[in-house]
Amino acid sequence: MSEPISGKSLHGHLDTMVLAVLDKSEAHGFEVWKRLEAQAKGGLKLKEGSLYPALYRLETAGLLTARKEEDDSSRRGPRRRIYKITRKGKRRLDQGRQEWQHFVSVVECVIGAPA
Amino acid sequence: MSEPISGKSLHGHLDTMVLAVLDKSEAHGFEVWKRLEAQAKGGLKLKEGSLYPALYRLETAGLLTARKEEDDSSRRGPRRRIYKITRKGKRRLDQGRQEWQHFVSVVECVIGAPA
DNA sequence: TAATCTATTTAGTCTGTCTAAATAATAGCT
DNA sequence: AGCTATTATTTAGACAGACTAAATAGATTA
Repeated sequence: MSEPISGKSLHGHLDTMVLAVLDKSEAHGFEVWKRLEAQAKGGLKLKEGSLYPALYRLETAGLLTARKEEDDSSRRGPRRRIYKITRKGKRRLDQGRQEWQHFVSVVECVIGAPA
Repeated sequence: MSEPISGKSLHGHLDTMVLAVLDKSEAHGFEVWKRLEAQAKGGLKLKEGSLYPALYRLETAGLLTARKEEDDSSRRGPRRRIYKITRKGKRRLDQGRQEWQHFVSVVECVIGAPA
């Protein structure tokens, strides 16, 4: 098996991935992280130091909104921030998916497409 | 049409692309650049400030060797540096191709594979 | 001689991911 | 009460790689 994806190769595609998981339903940061790990079937190793800045970046860009979760005394830890994709975020997701496909086709022109 | 690829999305994949074009035959930097542009069919906009540092990086990593071109007074400009892929570079290219495919499959797990 | 073409080099910036640790708040145990 | 484990977020600082932009080089052509 290959190494999990991380680092430089993710550059610029993480935002689209985050938007994609939040497009299914709203979620707090830690759950976004778990969804990413789960959907990538162990192929992804993402650090908090990458995810939370990405969420912040998307929020300030108006692609996500965030609200504090209402108090739930059946769970531990600090109040979670629930992120929800905006209409602008959905448009950006579409665009990101197109860019992704374009990116893949261009790189494969050069390095040689898989069989 | 999509925008040409540049910037962050290239991160970490440029090295593999450069190795791929040099795997066909040796070439000087400017020709590497032209081959990349040609093979990407206009889908790539690469700057000298990205290519030459990449060549330097690959050379110091032992993936390429470089030699000064012999004098050819039928052309203008300074002596060109001819780059040639090494055995180590070829191995790295294979590895880069595998990493690329893994990367693509992981990202598509998350953002939704194309049809 | 100036302009143009081919080619390379390099100084400095920016962005995004990383490492690493601190902080928050509660549950469950002794 | 105090300790530890769990869940979750935040943040400081390092680092890599692509960027902008311009300087430099040498030969040809006008």
